[in-house]
Amino acid sequence: MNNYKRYLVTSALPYANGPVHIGHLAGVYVPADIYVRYLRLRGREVKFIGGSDEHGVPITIKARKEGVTPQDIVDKYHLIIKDSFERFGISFDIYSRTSSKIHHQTASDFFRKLYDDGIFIEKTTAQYYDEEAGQFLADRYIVGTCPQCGNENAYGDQCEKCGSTLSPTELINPHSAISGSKPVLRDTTHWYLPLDRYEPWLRRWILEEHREWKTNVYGQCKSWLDGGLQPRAVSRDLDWGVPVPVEGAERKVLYVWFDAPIGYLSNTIELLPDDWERWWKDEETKMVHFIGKDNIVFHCIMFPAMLKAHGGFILPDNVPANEFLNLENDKISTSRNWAVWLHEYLDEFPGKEDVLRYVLCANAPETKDNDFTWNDFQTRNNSELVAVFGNFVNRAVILTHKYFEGRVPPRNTLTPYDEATLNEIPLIKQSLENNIETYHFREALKDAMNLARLGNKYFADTEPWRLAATDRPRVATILNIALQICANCAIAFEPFLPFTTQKLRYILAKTADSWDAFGRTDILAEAHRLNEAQLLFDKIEDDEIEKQKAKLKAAATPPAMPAPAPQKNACTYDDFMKMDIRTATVLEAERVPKTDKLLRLKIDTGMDIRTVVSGIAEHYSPEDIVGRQICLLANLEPRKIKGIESQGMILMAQQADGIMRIVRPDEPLVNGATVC
RNA sequence: CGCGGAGUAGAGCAGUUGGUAGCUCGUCGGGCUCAUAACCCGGAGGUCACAGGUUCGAGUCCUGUCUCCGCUACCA
Repeated sequence: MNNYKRYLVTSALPYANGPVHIGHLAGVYVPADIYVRYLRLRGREVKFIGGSDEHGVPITIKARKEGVTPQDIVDKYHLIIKDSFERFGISFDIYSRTSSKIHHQTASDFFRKLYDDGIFIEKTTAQYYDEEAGQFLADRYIVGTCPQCGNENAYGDQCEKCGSTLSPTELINPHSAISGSKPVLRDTTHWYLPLDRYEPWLRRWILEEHREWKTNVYGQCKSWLDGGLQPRAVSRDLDWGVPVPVEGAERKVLYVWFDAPIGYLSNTIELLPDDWERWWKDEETKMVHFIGKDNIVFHCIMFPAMLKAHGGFILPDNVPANEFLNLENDKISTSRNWAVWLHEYLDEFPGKEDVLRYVLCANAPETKDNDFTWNDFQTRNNSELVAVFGNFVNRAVILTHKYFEGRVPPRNTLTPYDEATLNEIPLIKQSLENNIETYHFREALKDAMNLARLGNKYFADTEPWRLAATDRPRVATILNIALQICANCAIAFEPFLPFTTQKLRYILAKTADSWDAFGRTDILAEAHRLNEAQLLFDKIEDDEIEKQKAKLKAAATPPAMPAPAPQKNACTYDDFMKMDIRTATVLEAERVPKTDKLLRLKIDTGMDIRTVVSGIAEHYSPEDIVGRQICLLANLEPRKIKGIESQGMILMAQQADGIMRIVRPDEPLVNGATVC
């Protein structure tokens, strides 16, 4: 198929500030593991590299919140993650961590090489510094008032209300999201990777030489390249991470996105201290990065540019990024605890590793976001694994024990139908291979299932149980063929369901076959003795599923209420007295067409009846609000909103999470009473 | 706002270069009884998000619109 001699497969380094959940698995680890298990079975030389990503700002914040050190946080989660991967059968050749000595050394050397070669641009800029917390603030951790729309909760990089892109210095009244204090500007120096310099090369490499990449990956890269690349800072002011190996760069570390992908390299070095270069420098090595859609740009643009700048390294041949998996129709969220955690699943469903592997592969978000539901999990287990695969094997083995004392019966004359059935096997193999090599794991798994379906159909059509009394030789032939299909299943399913195929091999009383045996119809020798039948899968009952659903709901925490907006700058009594605030009553209300948030209200102010357009449709429906008394800022300059003149503004109270309620007098008053 | 991805039977998904819309599950009917009420066959069910356009012919190509997701805290 190609000239590659060996495969270096990496999977995204999970961020060590929480355990691994089904979204990570479906997006990255299950497909990567299927791929490497397949390659190993085919006898290819392959290394599967994983590890925890343990640096970055969020870990320091979590540590601060919990009153522990960042090291405590990453130690805790690294162990949980590593252990759960192992129990789940993710077959890493190494699972290390970016806080390791080797990684610090490797990342440091990598940076230093680029530094010494004069690749970086050095820039000094003024950035906000939180004196209370004693650290510089990432854009995202600065909150203030948006200069465009007046939203008081805009972030330093963007206002989520009006969508405008900001820089922290544009914010009015900025404050730190960490300590709440007012940050000060300080000069700081950073190193930038001039991505723009690699743009022509990246264009050719991706857009021309890798047209086969998945559409989501290719499209995203194209859009970045068409938009023009900018130099990107590769260092941060922080004291958690790999120190910048330059004199005078105290309290500066490598940016996590510079640091993390080098983890693939350091972990390879840790695994193969004397032999790693073959895997990273030889053109005959095929490197594949399994990731989720959120880090396409880092793996397709930034890391390749880093490798190119460094020189001497191979580049990824493919980056099969998956989309996201939702859970019960809602996006998976660590902070809201809306997730199925791997370590908990393993505890609660012992012996069912493969069921989860199956479901996550069969429903993997390969082309678009997909949904995991517990009902679907149950159905796939009961109607596919149990009913199709497990049942077929069970039928074949039980019949063999019943009619032939558990020995593989001889194969006699084949009918055309027998031949046709046997001829299907190599076709299935071919399709499965094509699908795996092109990263279509969902289809590949379907191919494997078709093998079991083929077996069930063969039984239904040949009905050996009817011939038992009359035609023993024919029954022998049928069962021989059925058992050969079972033996083929043991190979075909190996990359997907390794625990199950091990069990199946035990039942068939045989050792593992290589991929080459797949397709053969004489894997089990005549008179070979089988072990007792044993179910490959058990049904999952409704109450177990209900338990999980209830657990999810109970564990989900509502999003934490953000801190109230900080106090605004002082104003004078006169400022306040300029405002004419009155009680008034809503007479009519209707939605403004083609808007989401606007209501058009007719209001009795006691002085007149006027029209006000108010952005409260997400909180109040027209029926809710008609007849209610409200407070109105009456002397606000009239303004046209969506072509309607709005004469005043209704007073609302808004929580930090966005919920709004009407402000009104404790007891109803006449319309037109003044608020003072 | 911008850019990328996605929208196809009740559910979950395929549809390669335009050429009779498919698969799994569910559902309905039939068959079988070796098997974990499992298996096999058949039927019903789709305006391919919406509106235009190109073409002999459009799920597929073009234009516009809508919705969801990502790029953008947590995060694959």
